[in-house]
Formats: sequence, structure tokens, C-alpha cells
Amino acid sequence: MKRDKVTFNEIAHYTGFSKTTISRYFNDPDSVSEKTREQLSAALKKLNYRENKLARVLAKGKTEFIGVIIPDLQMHYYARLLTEILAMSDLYGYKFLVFQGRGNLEAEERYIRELLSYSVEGLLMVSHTIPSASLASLDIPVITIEREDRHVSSVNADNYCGGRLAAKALADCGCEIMIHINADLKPVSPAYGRIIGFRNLCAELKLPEEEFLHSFGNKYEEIYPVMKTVFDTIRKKYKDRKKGIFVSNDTAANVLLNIILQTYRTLPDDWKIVGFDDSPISQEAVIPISSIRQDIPRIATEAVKMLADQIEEKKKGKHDTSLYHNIIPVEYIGRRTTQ
Amino acid sequence: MKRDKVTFNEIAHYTGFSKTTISRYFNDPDSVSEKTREQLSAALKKLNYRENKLARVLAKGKTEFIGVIIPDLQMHYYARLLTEILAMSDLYGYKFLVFQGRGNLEAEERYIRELLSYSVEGLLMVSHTIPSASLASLDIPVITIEREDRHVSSVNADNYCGGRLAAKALADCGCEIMIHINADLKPVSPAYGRIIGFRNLCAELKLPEEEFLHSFGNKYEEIYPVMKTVFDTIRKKYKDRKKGIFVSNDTAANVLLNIILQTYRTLPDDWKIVGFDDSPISQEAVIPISSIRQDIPRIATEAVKMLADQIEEKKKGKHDTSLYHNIIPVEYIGRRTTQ
DNA sequence: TTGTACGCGTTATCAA
DNA sequence: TTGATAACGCGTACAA
Repeated sequence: MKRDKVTFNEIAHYTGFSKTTISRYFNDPDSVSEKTREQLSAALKKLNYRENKLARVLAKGKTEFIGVIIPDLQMHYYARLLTEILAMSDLYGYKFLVFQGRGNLEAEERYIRELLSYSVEGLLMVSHTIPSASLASLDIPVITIEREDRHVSSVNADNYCGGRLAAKALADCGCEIMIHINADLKPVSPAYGRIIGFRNLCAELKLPEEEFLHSFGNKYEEIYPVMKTVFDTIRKKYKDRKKGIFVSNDTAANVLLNIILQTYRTLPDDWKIVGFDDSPISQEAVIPISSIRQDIPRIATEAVKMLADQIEEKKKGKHDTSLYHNIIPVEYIGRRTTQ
Repeated sequence: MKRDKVTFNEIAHYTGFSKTTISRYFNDPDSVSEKTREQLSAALKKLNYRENKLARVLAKGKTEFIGVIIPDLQMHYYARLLTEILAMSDLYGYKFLVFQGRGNLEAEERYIRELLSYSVEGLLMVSHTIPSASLASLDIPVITIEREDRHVSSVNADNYCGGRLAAKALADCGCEIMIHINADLKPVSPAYGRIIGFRNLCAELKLPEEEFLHSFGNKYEEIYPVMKTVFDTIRKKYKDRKKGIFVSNDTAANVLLNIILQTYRTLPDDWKIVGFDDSPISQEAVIPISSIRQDIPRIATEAVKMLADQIEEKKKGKHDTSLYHNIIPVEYIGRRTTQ
């Protein structure tokens, strides 16, 4: 087992200093004399030294690893989220070990074991497969994003407010019947707030509301048949009334819009639509779709920040068991489907 | 510096066996007696032992880390690619350390140093900022994907063939004037092949061809003005001729389609469009867009496989300097814009 | 300011 | 089949 790498030992031999001095050169340069520093600096270049952070980790006990388990990068929301999370590496110096959950419980549990065996300092859990009770027992800091979070700290969008904003926008258009299309969410899911928010504002405004809650997938082919059925139902049932439709995500909203356009060749004035997420498709659609924007950069920032704080506290030995659920404001983006 | 973790030492004390035996229990169970195995197995559970792979790495010299530097996850192609790359972790046991390049040379060089200091065994380079000559001098295996690759092994889509397929599809529609809209690519970029392929088939078919090559960004707002100008030019210049337009990616193709639809309220028969990538938008558009599909799962699979092979060879001490450029076939997906 | 000696948790070598 | 001991590369009391 020949190891080609240059180590402190070689540098020590080469320069005549001890390993300790070299270590100090890296970790506390001021404790080393100017002269020594110059000599070492030169030697490092000459020998082409590369630091070995893994050895450092073993000695110090702290990696700068953060584990990330994310459901599916093909969904724009998660890709965007990971983008922003990874961008935080420059600020905190964290290295992100990323796994994709894909809803596979066994795999995700394996990933977590893997991550623990690499001494990740914290876990950013975006996947929703593993219950938060299990996550809470991991003995490393965990922050969840937009998922069930009863037993861990979390960051979520203000879904409730999002639901209200959507209802308000549709009501402002003069819609007479309010419709919400969403998956059959469980109340523990943060996104459930969208349903409640929408429902509540409709009630307050005394507007009739109907909810279509059954899960449609993420892909166009899966969504289409479901939306087609819903469309046919709505069309027949609310023939002469102004319909305000709040769809739980922009991809599905776009499918609905397409069905409407294919049917009428235009967007009739009695169909109003609001999507959710403000993903690119809402802008890229022939008729740009109004949507509720989540502040993904801020969600990511807050999540990493909270994780960093928890990691810091854990280092200090504090056993802070209080949970904090961070709610990030959302914003209504008005486009042509609510004009 | 209290370390709470259970180590081989504790297990040794607890069971009366030596650290060596315990190590063997993990790495070569057959070399340990049945009885011992059972005792250890029980002890491990009782003490709730978690393996420390970092220590293992230090002793064995091999991490299972692969570094990934990817340009921008917000572009669907890269998100999809990373999806498939991460999926390979189950097969190879690799852990992926992911950084986002964002075209920042200095940052990317820092990421590479970071990765090297964590002893990644290989690098998957998708970002195109750092020239392949620099990558070749890294002394770890490197595979690039869809970028300049003169000095390293790589995996690319068959861009040339893609260009030809697009031209053929448009010619088959009876187009009289062939138009290609693309960024102002450099010949070293694999995507340059699209231009050549398209140009060549047009020449072979003796069809007049015009190329609009100036970079338009990735975002809708950036693309729109550029496409609008191009549209106006084409419309005026080729008024009564059947136009076949090959756009370098689906996002831009969709923008063009939207402009056409906004102008004519329908897709006139003398406008035919083919995009590239077969990204979701090509399917999600009101009028589904024909496109050239890249086999992203295969690209990722081959890339990781090639990297694994190179890593294996390096372990055996082979200094294989031969370069291999793996070209993955593409496929024409006919949709409504070429009917 | 610099060096000695030991520890971090695992694997490898050699011996029993 | 098992164990003692020395690595792996670096950090850190403690001493000089």
C-alpha cells in the first residue's frame, strides 16, 4: 500500500521542523515565526502538498459534512431548493452529501446510516418518507423542509397564507364558484395549509367552494387524465358561472390551462386560474399563469442557518430540545390567468 | 473533547475480543468463528455501534467519494443528469459530493481543491468553466459530460446526429428554408456538432439554410427578446416559404412557439419547429414540440461506469493515458410542431 | 516560538 | 481462529 501523498512527515523531514509546527502553520499561523512561515510556505509549494481533511476530521472530530436527502430532482421545486442549498456551501464551508430518496423508505434509512457513518454534522431532510419521530432520534441536528415536522425543527412556506392569497386573487376577479384542485394531503403535511387557507377565505367571503382532492402524479401523462376529468366535471356543473380555480402546483395548472385552450381555443373570461410555486412553466405557458411564489432562496438560507445554529449549540453541549417551525412568507404573482 | 461514539475499543472491552477480531467481523466474517460472530453481533446491537467510515478511510486509503461539479441545477437538463448520477450511488456505493459551478472559475477551482482534500476518488465534471487541460493534470480520474473534452475522457450525446435528425424531420415536412437558432458555440463544445449536423444534411439535401447564432440566456425573460427579433426577421424574409426551424433547446423552442401563437393564434402550416433535449416543456406546451431526445440515464450510467473503471485501473497502478470519448445516440421525438 | 508524545477509530502485518 | 502492535495523517496537551 504505497501512498503517494505528501504528508506532514515529509514536510517535517524536508524542512527540519516538527509536525506540530506544520500543523500550527495551518491552524494558527500567528503562533509560528515569520521566518518559519516563509520556509514552510516554500516547502509546501515545492513538495506540492495537499491537505488531507479526512485525517484532520479524525483528529478533530468535526467534519463539515451536511447530509441532504431530497425526494426527486426532476421536480423543479426540489431542483431549485437544492440549488440554493448548495449555494450556501460558500458561506458556511459545508460540504453537502446528497442522496435522492424517491420515496423508498428502506433506501432512505440506508442513506441515513451511510451519512452517520461519515459523521455528517447535520441533516437536511426534504424527503417526506421517514416520519419526523425517527428523525428526532438520530442524535444529530435535523431540519426538515416542507414536510411533516412534528418532532423536529423545520422550515416551511406559509402555505395557509398561500391558500388565502389564491382565494383572494380569484375572488377579486369576481369568481362565483371557488374550486381547489390538490392531492389528497394529510393534515400533517405543511401543504395541507393551502387547502385550509383557501377554504377559510372562501368561507369568510361567503363564496361557494368545491375541492377536488385526489393525488395526480408529477408527470404530464399522469396529470392529464386526472385534470381532464376534473375539467369536464367543472365545465358541466358550473356552466354559466365564473369559475376560480386554485391548482396545487404550476405543472398541473398548466395542464388544466392547455385543456381549456384546446377546448375553447382561448381562455374564456369565466375561467380563472391560480397555480402554486411560481415555477418556470407558469411563465413559459402561452398564457402566463398566475401563481403563488415560494421564497425558495430564503427557505434554503433559513434551513441551513438553523442547522448551523443547532450544530453550534450541540458543540457547546447544549441539549436544546425546543422545536422551532420557521414559516416563510409567500407572494401572489398575478399574470394573465387572473385578468 | 468527549466523544460519545462507540468504538472497536469499547466493543473489545465489552466482549473480551481484540479490535482485530472485530475488524475482521466486518471485513471478512468467514475468518471469524460462528460463536464469535454471534457474540459480536449481539454486542454491537447492545452497544448500538455505528461504523466510522472516516477512520476506515484513513486506514484503508480509499474513500468512496465522487466529486460532482455541475453548472446550474435550475436548467432541467442538469437536474435530470444529477438525478441519474445520484441514482448510481445504489449500484456502486459511491457518495457524491456535489458543487454548483455557476460559471465561476475561481469558485470551481476552490471546489476542486476541496474535493481533493477529501480524497475523492474521481471527478465528474459537467461544468464547462475549467479547461480540460487543467482537469487532466489533477492526478485523479476525471470524466466530463457534454463539454470541452480534448484532454480527458468524456461522455457526450451524439450532437452531430441530433442536428441531422432535426434537419431530416424538417425536410420530411416539406420545408423549403432551413433555419437553425443556437448560441454562438465554440467548435470545441460538443453541442457544436448540432450545428454541423444540421448544416451538413441541409447541404446534402440541397436545401437553403440560415443560421442565427448568438447567445440567448436560459431564462424566459432573456430568451424572449432574442427570439422575438429572430422571429420578426424570419417572418419578413421568408414570407411565403415553408420554414423549418431547429432551435437548440426546448425552452427556447417553446418561446418561439409562443411568439408564433401570439401572432397567428395558431401554428400556421408553414412554420415547423424542432427543439432539443426533450425536456418536459416540449410536452407541456399547448402544442407539443418535436424534439431530439438525449438519453440522459445512459449518459449518466456510462459516465459513472467509465469513472469507476478508471478508478479501478488506477488502484491497480495502471497509468492508462488513453482517452475515450463515449458518444451516446439521440432520438427524434415527433410531436405536433412537425406535423 | 518550537518539539515530544499521545490520541482519533480503523486496518494491516505478523505472530501465536 | 485470534491477538499485539504498528500504521493511516493530523491535532493537542504539555513541556522545553
